[in-house]
Order: sequence, then structure tokens, then C-alpha cells
Amino acid sequence: MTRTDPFATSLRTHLGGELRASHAGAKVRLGGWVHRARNLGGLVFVDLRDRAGIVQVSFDPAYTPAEVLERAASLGNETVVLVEGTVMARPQEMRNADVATGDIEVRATGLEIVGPAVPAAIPVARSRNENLAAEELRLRHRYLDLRRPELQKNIVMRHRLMQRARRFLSEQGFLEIETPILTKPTPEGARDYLVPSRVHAGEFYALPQSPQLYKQLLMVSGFDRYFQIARCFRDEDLRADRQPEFTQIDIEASFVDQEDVMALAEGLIGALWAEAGYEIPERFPRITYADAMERYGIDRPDLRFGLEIGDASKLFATLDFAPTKAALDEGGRVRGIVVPGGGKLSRKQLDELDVVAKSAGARGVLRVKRTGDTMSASKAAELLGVEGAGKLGIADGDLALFVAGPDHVTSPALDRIRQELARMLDLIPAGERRFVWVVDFPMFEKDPSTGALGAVHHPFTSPLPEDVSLLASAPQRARARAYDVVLNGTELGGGSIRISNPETQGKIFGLLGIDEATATKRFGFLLEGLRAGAPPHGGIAFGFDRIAMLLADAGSLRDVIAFPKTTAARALFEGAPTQVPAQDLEELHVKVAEAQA
RNA sequence: GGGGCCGUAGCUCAGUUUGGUUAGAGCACUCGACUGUCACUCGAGAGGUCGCGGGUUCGAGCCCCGUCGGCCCCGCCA
Repeated sequence: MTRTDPFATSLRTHLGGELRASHAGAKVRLGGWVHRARNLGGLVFVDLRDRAGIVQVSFDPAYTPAEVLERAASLGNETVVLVEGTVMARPQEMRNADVATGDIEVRATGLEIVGPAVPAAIPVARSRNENLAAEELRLRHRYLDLRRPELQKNIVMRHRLMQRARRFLSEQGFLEIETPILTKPTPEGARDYLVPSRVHAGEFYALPQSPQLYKQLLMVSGFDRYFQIARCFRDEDLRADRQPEFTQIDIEASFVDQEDVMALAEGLIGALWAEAGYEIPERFPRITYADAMERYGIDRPDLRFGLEIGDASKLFATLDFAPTKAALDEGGRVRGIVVPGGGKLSRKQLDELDVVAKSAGARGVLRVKRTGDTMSASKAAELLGVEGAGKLGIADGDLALFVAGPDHVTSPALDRIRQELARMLDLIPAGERRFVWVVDFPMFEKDPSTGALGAVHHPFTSPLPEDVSLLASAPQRARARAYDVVLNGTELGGGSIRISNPETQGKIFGLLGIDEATATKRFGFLLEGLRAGAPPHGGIAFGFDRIAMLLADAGSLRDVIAFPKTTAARALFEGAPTQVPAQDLEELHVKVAEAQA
């Protein structure tokens, strides 16, 4: 028994899942879990599972000592065993083409039970037609769920992506630098997770929402290429693609412009997708924010299908049609989508689209259908006539859907309609990957309830040089040196060129309603840093969990995170959060407002 | 903060439409048979707070109210 395998230890010689026909004749010692056992009476087969896969171990009186065979016959699923035996090529008729190790089996001569197991609370080996256990149970018994080959595959992919990112960035001269987890609360943005200080009564740390300020200060310090696989925390309500703690590939560089960061990001994405076995374009196309909103109604367009949004306001202005007239009179627009061959959509499907649009805030969807030279489906269709239809590009057999109102209503509604149409008409080609940069984001957006300006990206984002003059006159029209990279309608990451001039930073704070005293209190250490000699700098951050989910082809973020939280931000396995002893609270100078029943 | 769906054996699910005998099936588990299986097969058995609390009713897994938990969505997430 020679230890030639890199996974060999004092207890084992190989990973069973890696054994192949080339190992035939080898004497091996394996460690693993009993995935399944088949006892034929006098003959026992055990599927032994380790992280590399599953291998069949056979126990036969012809080569297995009686007491070993007896022990094998008693094995329960998920028991941990050490097996000793010889790898044998299986005769042709006994091979199993469904398993990677199916050309061989291990003929056992020894068996040791090293980890007896009670029956598993949720099955690791599922029978056919058996669904996965409820996610609640999978999270509660995470150690079992993580034994499933599918999840192991995801976690392995995550590891590979993480290493590939590290290697790629290191090779580009980026330094991996850790930043604090106990940091300063930030009133902007998402809610912070707070950590009370024991030493300083009444004071709190916060967990970082991102290492933003630290990485800018690292630029000020001269570490001109930084990266970090950074854990970030945001205390907001969750979604399928949102966890309270998540991981970003965080990048910042000095003496760079937008082009440099974008080129680097394209390189990194190319490397990550290559790691998962996909070849993608070296450069990604670009679209401005304004263009994206106009043509797709959203700032992260899915370019895998057409159905672009058009403006039909001019034509509708000539029609004596009250609903659209009213919207136009109020300064809104009539925008719509022409659906080639859309005439075949059923009444039920059209009603579904109506529901989708209404849930996005629209009053309703106006339908225009053309069959030959007959216009139907709405009063507006008749008023429009064939001539109007021609002007809008509505051909025989087509359907057009219009929404009227201000852009902040029509855009989201048409975005939802567009996506729903693509699904209904099966327009999304399988395996298609359409990367796109969205650039020239506005600097600010108005809070609809208060009317106050807020930063679209974050308050440290630099304006486009040609728009600096707008800051004083029309800040809402000023565009930012910010960029998002989008794949198939999913945002992978985003970043910006930062403000490296303390005066400009002060102006931006002013526009955001942060006076000098407040700015000093909250971001003083950044402003001080900028005054101490700051290079031009910028960066980008990628949502690593989401990328891992895409590349592992996982159905949920929770399937690429070893120990995820539920949508109520609970950890079911370890049971966090939890109450703590009164004495601990006292020491932290914390009083719980209402006694828990 | 709001809306939707779900919760029946250790697990996956029937049963809820129309309230009515002792709540079923497959897998897992226990016992037995079986020498080439690979979802082994076959026989037998054990296993239930129908999430929890309250209500309506002669009678509730099923109807009503509340509550807990999970998932999805809106708000929120610079």
C-alpha cells in the first residue's frame, strides 16, 4: 500500500470517488460515508461516498473474511467507515455507466466502523421521485444537506472561483488587504448591524456594508491596487438573491480612469467564466443609463431578446382617445412594445400581462392587434387604423402593447411586460450570455416622498467632467462616472471613479443635504485623507455569491453558501439570533425595551 | 410594514373540493428471506400533538379567527 495519491493520509490511500480503471489491481484503503447499502444475503454492496464521488465496495465470502462480511451486512446509511480492499475492473456486464467509478469496484477485505450514525433526519441519498426535503429542514440539518453531491459541487465551484479571482488579481499586481469587520456606523444607505461596545458604555460598532471608505483610504496611502474577498452586512429585508451577509469581490485602483477599471473587470469576469468552462467575449458592449431606460425600461437590461420599447406619443397625440390623451396632457408619454406574431397570444395571456403591468403601477395595458388590414382589441386600435399601425411598425399578425403615463410608471411596467412576453413566447435562447455595461448613470435621484436628492451610486462617486458645471445649475441632470456590469438582466457588479478632490466631495455632500459639520462627523477620516494627497482612483465590486450561483447553475443563493440565513435572517442550524443572559446585556450597557414573553 | 403560497409518520406526498367508522402510500427504520446488486427484490412490523392556540359544530386534518415557522413578491436594499 503506497501513498501516492495527494489525498492520501495515515488512514486512507485514495479518495474512493477518484478511482478508475487505471487503479485496477491496487490495494486501497478508503474512508467515507455509506451512501447506500444493498444486502443480497451472503453478498453485500456498499456505495461509499466521499467528496470526490461514490464508489461501489463489494463484500463477498470469496475474498471477504466472515466477520467483515457480517459487519458490512449491518451497516446503516451515513455511517462513516474505513474500507480496505483491492480495486478490480468489473466484467463488462457488471459495469455501471451512470457512475464515474462504474468500471471498477473495491473488493473489501477489511471494514472498520469509525463513525456510527443514527438514521439521518433528512435523506442524503434520495430515491427516485422523491423531492428534496423542505428547505427549512435542509437548513436545520445543514451538515446533512451539505453531504449531497449537488451542494458539494456548488461549494467546490465557489472555492475555485474564489481562488481564480485571487490568482487573476494577484497576477495583475493587486494586493489583498483586509479591512475591519468592527467599523463605524454609517447613517446613509442600508441599515447597519450594530455591535455594542463593552468598554465604551453606550457606543456601538457597525458591521461594514462594504469596505468603501477603507479602500479609498488605502489608495490615499499608496497601495495603488487593492482587492478583497470582502464579507458585507446589510440589515434589510431579504429576497431569493439577497442575504444579510454576503461576499463581494471588492477592487480599487489608483491612477485609473473608467476605461481601466472596465477593462480589468472584463478580464476578471472572463477568468471566472473560464473557470466554470465558458468562453465569453473579451469586451462587453455598452449602453447608457438613459438609453437602457428608454429602450428596456430598466437599468439592467436583458439583451437576450428584442421587444424594445418605442415612443408612440406623437401618433397618440393625434388620436381622439381620452385615456392616452389625459396622460399626454399631464406631461406623460405613450410607450409600447410591438410583438411580432403576438396576435397568437391568448386572451388569458393578455390578461396576465395586464396584471403584471398593474402590479408595476400602470393603470392598464392598451392592446392593438392587426390581422391583415383589420385593427382590433381596443378602441385605440380602430382610431389608429392601418395607417397608424404602419407608422408604428405593426404588421399583419402583430400585437402592440402600450402603457401611458410618466416615465417612472411606464418604464417599470414595460420592463415587466417585456420580460413576461419573452417567457410566454419562449424568446430566450438557452445558454445565451449577453454581458453589457451600463454607463453614465445619473449622480442623483429624487426621493419621491421627501423630494430630497440621494446618491444613485454612493456619495463618493465622481461626476462626468463635462457635467461638473451642472452640479450648480441642474444637479439632477448631472451624470456620474459610474458603471454597472449586467448579464442577462442580472447585475453582476458596479463601481465608479471616486471623488479625489476634497472640495468636490464637500460640494456633493452639500447637494445631498449633508452639511460640513455632519460630513466631518461621519466621514471626517475620508475627507482628511483626501486632503493629505489623494491620487485619482476608482474601483468596482462584484456580488460574488450571485456569480457563484450563476456559474454553479444553482437555484438559490442559499445553495452556494455553506451556512445561509432564512428570509427572516435566521440561522436555523446554529439558532441565531438568540436571547442572551441578562448579565451579558448589562456588561454591554444594553437594555432590551420590551420583555420577551 | 404589506400581499401571496405552504405546514399531515424521520423524509417525500395523498387525504381538505362536499366536516362523519380505526388518517393512507413510497422511502427511511426494526425483524426475517435472498450469492452480482447498483433506486436490489420479497415478506412482516413499528412509527401520527394532522405546526401551535382558540372558536363554530352532535362531530374538525378538512370551516372560521389568531399565532409560529418556511418560501416568493412589494416597500426597503447609498
